[in-house]
Amino acid sequence: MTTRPILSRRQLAALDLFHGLAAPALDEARDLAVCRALAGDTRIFNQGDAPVRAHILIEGNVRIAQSGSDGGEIVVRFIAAGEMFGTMALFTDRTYPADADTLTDVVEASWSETDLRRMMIHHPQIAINALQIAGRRLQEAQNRLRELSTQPVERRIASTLLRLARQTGCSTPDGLTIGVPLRRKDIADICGTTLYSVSRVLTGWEKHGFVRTRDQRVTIAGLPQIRNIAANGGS
Amino acid sequence: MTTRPILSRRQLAALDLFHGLAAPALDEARDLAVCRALAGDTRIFNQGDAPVRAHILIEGNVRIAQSGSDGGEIVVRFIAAGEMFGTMALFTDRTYPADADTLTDVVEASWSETDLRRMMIHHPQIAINALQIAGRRLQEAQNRLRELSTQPVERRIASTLLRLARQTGCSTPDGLTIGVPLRRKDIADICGTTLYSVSRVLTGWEKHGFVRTRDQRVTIAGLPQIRNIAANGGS
DNA sequence: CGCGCCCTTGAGAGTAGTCAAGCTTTGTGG
DNA sequence: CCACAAAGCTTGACTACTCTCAAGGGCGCG
Repeated sequence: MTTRPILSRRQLAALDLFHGLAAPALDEARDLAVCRALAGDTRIFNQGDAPVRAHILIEGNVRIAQSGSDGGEIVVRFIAAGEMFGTMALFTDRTYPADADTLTDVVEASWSETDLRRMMIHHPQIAINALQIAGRRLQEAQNRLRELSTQPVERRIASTLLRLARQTGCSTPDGLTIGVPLRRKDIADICGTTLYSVSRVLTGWEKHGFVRTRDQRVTIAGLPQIRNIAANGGS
Repeated sequence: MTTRPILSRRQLAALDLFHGLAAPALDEARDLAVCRALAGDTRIFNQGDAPVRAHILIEGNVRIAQSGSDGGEIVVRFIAAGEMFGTMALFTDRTYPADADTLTDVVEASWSETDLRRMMIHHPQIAINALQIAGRRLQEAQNRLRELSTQPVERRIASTLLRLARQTGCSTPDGLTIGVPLRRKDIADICGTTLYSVSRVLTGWEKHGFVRTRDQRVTIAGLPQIRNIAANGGS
């Protein structure tokens, strides 16, 4: 599991974090990267762990979940191939603020704090790219906050599925399939409800033919209907 | 209202965004800044406006609020002196994602997108500082998400007041006073509830002597009790 | 076959939202 | 200086959404 796939310059250039960089910078990133392959259902890091490294997922899916001092737990984000994770903590806490678990077999690359900081100083574009990513996630978090404050459960579930579909979806004969394996509990933890409510809503939709679940894969068959629910609550 | 207070190098050096910069960089920032004084209760920018500028609040208080396509509205954040705002949008949308209103008379400085980007390229530390700020806000947003998903209203209100006290509070004979004028509706919009629920909870606390409200200024008299409610729900 | 995991379904309870009305404070103009 | 209007706050009654708890079904795996 700790084989070392080699990253190519081209692979790095395709990542948002390294977008727009010249060849020497990419080579530097490649040479400093630690690259690992991990099995599914493995813990990558724990909330509270130090030291923090900057991670990028090359292949597979990862779930980032945060559990509070109370029992409460939320899924912060699902990470798809090409996304960075665990990286913002470098600049704040210096301990990971959440747990990261693999959902599938994955390949990930990571950099030490000092290496990343050095690269950012030498190639400020990296820092600016990171800023863009952080900005997008901040907006996403704020949208989730607004949804959570103002919208009923059914609508939030619809919005969540659409967001996941946009992030990881791929078209199939049956419709748009979300690329991440999702248990009811996962969906509940993303959109701030319980697995019971998710189950009720989803079986309702399934009866109408809007969605289908098979083996933890959710397929959106009635995109317009789901969009309508997300936008108007289905009225 | 568009007098031009001059920023000193020392003032700039005290800001998180420019922390750790050498004198020439600070001078560059000073020379490119547009600095304005504005009256209380004024709109600084509207959600959707372009072009986006990077703002820093020098003096006073600002409320950042986002209203969704539905009627829903949340207060994203209260900005205190020294904090940046409206800046992350430079790297994502290029339109402001929220409204900004002054709550008091304020002085703010701002930079154009091109100027800020140029400064970041020349002085990567600025980008790294921005990254740190973004990281903190992202974590804060995630904490709010968790609270909103898992905690009852009373507890969220307690957490919110504590957060605001930490951010803007100052000690007074009566206790810890929050430095931002807060209407019931503002509190409700921060912690995802209604002004009615806030009113009930706050008058309850006021009867027990935990808090006091006077002229939209909230004072926490019983810090331990409020902390207890935030942590255990008051049990 | 039995165990574990995930999902569904039902019944009941409670938190918090909605609506409506009245009160307090602040500021303004006669 | 008073009166009135506007804005903000409190309170009560009612409603309902969604959580909780409990039980049972399907599926895969040892």
